[in-house]
Amino acid sequence: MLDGAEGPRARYRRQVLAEVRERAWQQVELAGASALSLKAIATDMGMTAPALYRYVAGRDELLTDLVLEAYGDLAETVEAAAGGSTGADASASGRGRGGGDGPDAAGVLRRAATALRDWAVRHPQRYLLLYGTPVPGYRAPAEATEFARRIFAPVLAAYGSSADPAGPADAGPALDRAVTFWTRLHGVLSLEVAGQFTGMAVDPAARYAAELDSVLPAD
Amino acid sequence: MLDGAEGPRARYRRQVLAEVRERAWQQVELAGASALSLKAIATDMGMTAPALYRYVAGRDELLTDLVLEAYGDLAETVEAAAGGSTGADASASGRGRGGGDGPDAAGVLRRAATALRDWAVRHPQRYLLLYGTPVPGYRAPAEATEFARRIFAPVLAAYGSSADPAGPADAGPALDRAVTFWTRLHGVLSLEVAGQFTGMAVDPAARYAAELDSVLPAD
DNA sequence: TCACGTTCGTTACAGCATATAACGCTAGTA
DNA sequence: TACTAGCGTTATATGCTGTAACGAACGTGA
Repeated sequence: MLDGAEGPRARYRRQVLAEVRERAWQQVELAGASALSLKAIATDMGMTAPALYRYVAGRDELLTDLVLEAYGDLAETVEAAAGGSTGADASASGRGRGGGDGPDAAGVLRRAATALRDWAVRHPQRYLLLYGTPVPGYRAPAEATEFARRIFAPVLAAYGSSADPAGPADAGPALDRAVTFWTRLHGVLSLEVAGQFTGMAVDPAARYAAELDSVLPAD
Repeated sequence: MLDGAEGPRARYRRQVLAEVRERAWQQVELAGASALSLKAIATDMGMTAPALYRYVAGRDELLTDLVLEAYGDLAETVEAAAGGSTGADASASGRGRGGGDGPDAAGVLRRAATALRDWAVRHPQRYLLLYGTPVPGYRAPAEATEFARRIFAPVLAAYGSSADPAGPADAGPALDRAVTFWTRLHGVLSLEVAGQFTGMAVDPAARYAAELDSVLPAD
């Protein structure tokens, strides 16, 4: 039991859990998070509903899992596009703090923005699950905020700020510029994936590109 | 029955309906749209659940009513702030089309933006009900899109476009500028009301004001 | 090879929600 | 005053979440 190889029991369990999550995503993408139904997933998989509770603690917990999975996916996507695992070691890198933008700040930002939009357009409900309407009382788990920080970190670094966006006052203009990067892109993207542009003679991709240009630092 | 004065029957009905909607709003603001429960409303009002079906066709229909009510409220708010019922008669006004901005375009936009944010901050879930995560399959009733058009119309007019945002190609740069006005403000506002700035040393009001300035036409 | 025990899926059931049907009361109305 | 439209009730069907208890199966270790 102590050897690294997993037995067939654990293997089977992982496969079932993966299928549960996959079908859960199908439901979310198809009809929104509120339509997520354990019973429907179970039926689709040829099981009865209570069987799923062997794999998932409950409906809300499954939804939280999906949120974390989405965060992780997006974080990896953005970090990969920005080039390497930026963010976690901003102070350890040569850049230091308060200084000018990195060698290729504009490139990093452009790649991150493109990756963000590609991801969001590919999975609209996934993007809305992270940045759309939250449940008022809901407290996101600590991992979620950590993921959110990781996603934002490359942007913050590219604008030459110290790593921590929670820092009280010294962040200053770099944080402001990074937040503006975020809000301008999110403004276009969220309205696009929410379908608010339908029937409006608006080209979302063009608007997104224009907003991106508006926040890129001069080379 | 044909006289204008409404009988006590109709009066009572209106009062009950108003209370239903008021309690529905309380639930939505408190726990989100997905938590809206006819049964809970009925119990709060001292009735049984089936009694509510005398007043509301069903849960989804009540939610649609709330959406329309929110649209109407926001439309009135923005129009009042922009000054008079702009939009409905843009071609009838002296401005015509394709021309320069109105006499006080910047003022109109500034007032509309301020009214928008005040309204959204006052009723976060109401704003998110209109511009947050939509249900994928849901087709908004025609009245909703009409309200959305009315809300957008003063902005479009201030940037000197012809009235119809659905017009295919001739809208051009005026529509682009109006959409940018919308996306930049919405970018800040939606992240703010969704609580994405919490713990982040970001001043939403300041960011909103800065974004507003960035899209105001030069005087 | 075999007995054991963990793991899994089942049925049964409690609770809560939406929604419909049918009944009876009450209060405007003619 | 008799009538009836409108309203709220109980009863019921349906579908979901979640728990409890049972039984089967399969990997594990002797």
